[in-house]
Amino acid sequence: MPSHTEENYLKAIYKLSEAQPGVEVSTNRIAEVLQTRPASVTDMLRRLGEKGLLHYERYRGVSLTHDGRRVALLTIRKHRLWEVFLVNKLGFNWDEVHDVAEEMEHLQSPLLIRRLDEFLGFPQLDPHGDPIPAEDGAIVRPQHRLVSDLQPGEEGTVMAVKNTSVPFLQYLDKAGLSLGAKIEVLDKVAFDNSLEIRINSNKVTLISNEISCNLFVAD
Amino acid sequence: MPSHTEENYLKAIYKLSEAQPGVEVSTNRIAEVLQTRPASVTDMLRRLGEKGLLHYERYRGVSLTHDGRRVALLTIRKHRLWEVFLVNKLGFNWDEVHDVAEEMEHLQSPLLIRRLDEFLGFPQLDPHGDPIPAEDGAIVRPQHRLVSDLQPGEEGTVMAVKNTSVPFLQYLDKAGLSLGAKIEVLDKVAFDNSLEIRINSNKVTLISNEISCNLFVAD
DNA sequence: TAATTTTCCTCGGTGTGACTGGGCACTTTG
DNA sequence: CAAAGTGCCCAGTCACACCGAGGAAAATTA
Repeated sequence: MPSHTEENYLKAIYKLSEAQPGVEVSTNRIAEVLQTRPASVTDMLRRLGEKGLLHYERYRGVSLTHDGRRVALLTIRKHRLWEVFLVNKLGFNWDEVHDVAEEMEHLQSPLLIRRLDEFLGFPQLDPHGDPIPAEDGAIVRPQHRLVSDLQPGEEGTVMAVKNTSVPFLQYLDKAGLSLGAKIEVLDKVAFDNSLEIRINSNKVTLISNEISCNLFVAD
Repeated sequence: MPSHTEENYLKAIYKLSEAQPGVEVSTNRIAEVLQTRPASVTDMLRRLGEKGLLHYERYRGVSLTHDGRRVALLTIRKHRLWEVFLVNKLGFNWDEVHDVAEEMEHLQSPLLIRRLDEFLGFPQLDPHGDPIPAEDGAIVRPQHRLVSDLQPGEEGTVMAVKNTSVPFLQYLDKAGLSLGAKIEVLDKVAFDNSLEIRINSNKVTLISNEISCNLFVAD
């Protein structure tokens, strides 16, 4: 049974390796996302390596073993199911759930998670549009594009967010850019890559590159 | 923010002091119910005393401060609300919930608990018939009697259980003695205090003193 | 009240989990 | 190949929880 911290490390490593497939996950990157020191990371990597949860060879970056990947995906599964619960059942907003789910994802009862999944109607996506891994770790990789990759004339429907920070989500709410919103790219400012978009065939707004790099759409 | 272990100690102390009001809670009793050694208890009592959660004077037993009582009651509140959730929403049996709730009671978000309470319809009792403390720590002391205190000729409705162990609850299920069952005491065996009872005006059974000491009824 | 028993405090110490600064080894890059 | 950057290792810290042993205090009994 992995500790909370171990689950967090494995989750972070999984997410980093997904973010840039092929590129090995570095100690410094892990330290950065987990807000800790490289020395602490080395320490934990050694332990996780000994437990057979990842392949750790010094100076060689790191990759999850089958078991490590399972733990990471199970943790993500728990996190996202609890997020669905918080939003759909308890009436939380999508910008309020992250921290609470961060705590709930460490509950260990498998039966609890199975029953929760059933209670929620076996949801496929969490409130931010991210796919929920199955019990066996299977996860569907969504076919999304970043809004920042759209060219003028293209359009799409908002399907997911890359960033789940409170300010970003609140901005989206205010701008009318929640999941399901339709976006048409009207123009792109070459200087800073900001985009002029029409939302839901209605309001026209300018969004920064910072925003469009964190928003996914599909056709 | 109290640690899991601190919450468990405070809860145990609260329950012990409720079980025998007036009698001071002893180090040995605490060690017993928490399955640990007196030396460990002394250690923790000192720490909890320093934090202002209980009055600790050596050799003098122990009593909770206002703050300590609040933490204990809040922990019990969380435990019981999650038990209701598990039974009413996720379809757990009343004998399956204790361990899971033991883990969930340590979740710290106050907002979560408030929303959960609302979602459950502000329940007053948990699945074992125990009252759920309010957010401010108010708790209604139920007007129950132990079945073991009934005399032949008396009757009552099963309202709560004192023991929540799996074997006990499963026995009750099998015997038809779930909450709400009607009990008439027909006879009492003087030798071992076992009782002959009629359940729901129907089946007649013999129950041991061990059982009747853990079952509450009301008129 | 004295003797005995019980309780439980104190002390010193253990183990685990997680984190860290500093020095040095290794890799990468120019 | 040298410099720069990265990451490892060591030794140590800190917090938390636990525990055995021995003796002090309190309770009980004689």
